[in-house]
Amino acid sequence: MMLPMARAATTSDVFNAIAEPQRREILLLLRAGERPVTELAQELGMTQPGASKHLRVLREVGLVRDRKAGKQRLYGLDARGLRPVHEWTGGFERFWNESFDRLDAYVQDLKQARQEE
Amino acid sequence: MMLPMARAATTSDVFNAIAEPQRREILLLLRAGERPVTELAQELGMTQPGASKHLRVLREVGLVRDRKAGKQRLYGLDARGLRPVHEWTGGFERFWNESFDRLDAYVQDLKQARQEE
DNA sequence: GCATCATATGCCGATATCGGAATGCGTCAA
DNA sequence: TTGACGCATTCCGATATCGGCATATGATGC
Repeated sequence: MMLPMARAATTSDVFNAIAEPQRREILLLLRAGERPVTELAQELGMTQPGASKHLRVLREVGLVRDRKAGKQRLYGLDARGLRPVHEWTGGFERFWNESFDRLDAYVQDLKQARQEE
Repeated sequence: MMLPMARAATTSDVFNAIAEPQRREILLLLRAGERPVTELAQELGMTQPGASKHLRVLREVGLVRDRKAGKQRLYGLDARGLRPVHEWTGGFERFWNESFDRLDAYVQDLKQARQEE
């Protein structure tokens, strides 16, 4: 028997990990340097467990690393995992430049179709 | 009363739309030019309804556009929506270059800490 | 030890997601 | 008109996801 499958686990894929807006916010903040969990939660207006859970996902895909500092745990950025995403989207760069005329023609078609309604 | 919210709808966000591996495959294929649904489904080894559903998501975030061609419906790439993703990840470029020494230092710390156990 | 602060984890409910299968709808050709 | 083709939509079941809340774990200091 074949059981149905759902979406791939977020923890296995960087694309999925950064699909969450709050996780993207965390990564942006961490560009300024390491931060403890509570500080992140406070600055982003989320609860401490919420921040911890997002950080766990980010850690599992390797986008952040953590370091014990006394009573606290400092999270820091490891942006290397973002490079494949950058390169993947970069593979489309010539398409979002090259195709302006084709797109313009398409937009004209839309306008015309709308007037004919 | 406050009802809980789940993940943001995939149709509202390009990041979410490209979180799906099969949707990324579709986009890659469309770089070679417009294709009808059945051809996409066949080349990617998925069912026709499966392809249609993924194409619908991609259309709703604006990454593909469709055009009627007789009995068929041709899907074409509109890569402009990928540009924000490229730029967002690009904002981390200096971190996946610059931080090699910091990462080295971090690895050294780990080794040292391990020896002190 | 005990209290306290910082963080992680577990459980829950609501919803989103994905694949499969069946079916609906539109278009073309005979 | 009827059939065949191409594609979209719908329903379904299993699972993933996210937020909130309570609670466990862990480290520090007294």
